[in-house]
Amino acid sequence: MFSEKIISWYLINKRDLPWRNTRNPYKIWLSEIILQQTRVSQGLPYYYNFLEKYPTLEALATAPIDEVLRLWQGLGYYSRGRNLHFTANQIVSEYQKKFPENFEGLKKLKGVGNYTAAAIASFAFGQKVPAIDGNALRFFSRFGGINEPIDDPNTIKSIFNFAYDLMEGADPALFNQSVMELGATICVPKNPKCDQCPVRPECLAFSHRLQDKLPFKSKKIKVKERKLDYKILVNEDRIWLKLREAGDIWAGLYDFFSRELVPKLPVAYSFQKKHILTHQRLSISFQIIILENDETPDGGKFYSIKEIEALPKPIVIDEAFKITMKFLDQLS
DNA sequence: AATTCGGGGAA
DNA sequence: TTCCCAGAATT
Repeated sequence: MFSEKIISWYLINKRDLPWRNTRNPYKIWLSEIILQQTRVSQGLPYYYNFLEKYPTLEALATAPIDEVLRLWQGLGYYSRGRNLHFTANQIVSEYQKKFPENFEGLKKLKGVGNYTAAAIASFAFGQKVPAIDGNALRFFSRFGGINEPIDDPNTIKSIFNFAYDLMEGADPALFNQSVMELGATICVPKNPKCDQCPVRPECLAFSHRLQDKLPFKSKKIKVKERKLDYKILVNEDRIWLKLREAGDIWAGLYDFFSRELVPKLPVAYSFQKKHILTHQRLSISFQIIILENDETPDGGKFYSIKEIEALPKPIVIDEAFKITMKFLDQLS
């Protein structure tokens, strides 16, 4: 039987990951939010940091949002951090500190969608519901020989139903973990390791030699070219920063000055950076400009190096900040 | 249904 | 370079 095969493979070959050794819904929820669109290796240190700083749901709920976001710094998709904090507070104040114990209830939480609700419901509460993440989608697309684009909601639904049928009689948590682990380590996007796969004999993609054709998407990711032009305004050892507005990349993060300067002032140092993101390719020019007065145009203000290092929120392009620091060091 | 949220690693 | 990662929310 499929579920028995894949679960016995999992029990022998699984990675030892901290959130797999608990049924504490808080710890599982925390790990799932951190891991959304994030590799295990990238999220792991954040998971430890958060758990150390906030061992309980109440500790997280009580913390200032700025502190939470600062702990989130560098992980990206910062709305996850904001939702994390919001939901912790909501569960404390409206849910009597208890997570909903089923898929439908969990889905009502901010930042918890289909996958995350299914993951928590199965891992923490043993509910029979397939957790279809990117790994599972790829695995089932191949295993079932599903010749439909996996970025189509209808395909995702049919894969969900396909997985649900295969779960029959299995431990839901083990089943979901097994599928994701197989997708993450064996049924990988490129050059899948079919020779190590426990269910290769039943895999339709393998028998039809479609391992390298499945899954596929109907749409291609569009990458927008974008140029940004920053003036890094410096006054003695201080740098001008301003919080970015909502509605664009890096909303709510600290940003350098980015308007035309009138009158034009001499450029002390300049450098370029390319920043490759999923949907944008940013070409950024930085010009360090030394100001004699400390006027604070446009709502921002000058921050000392120490203040910047203790900033309550992340700063955009951390590398540019470091280059500026070096420049300031050489000045003095 | 399409777009928008980041950052990093693998091929 | 392109693709993808234990996706979700908004438009």
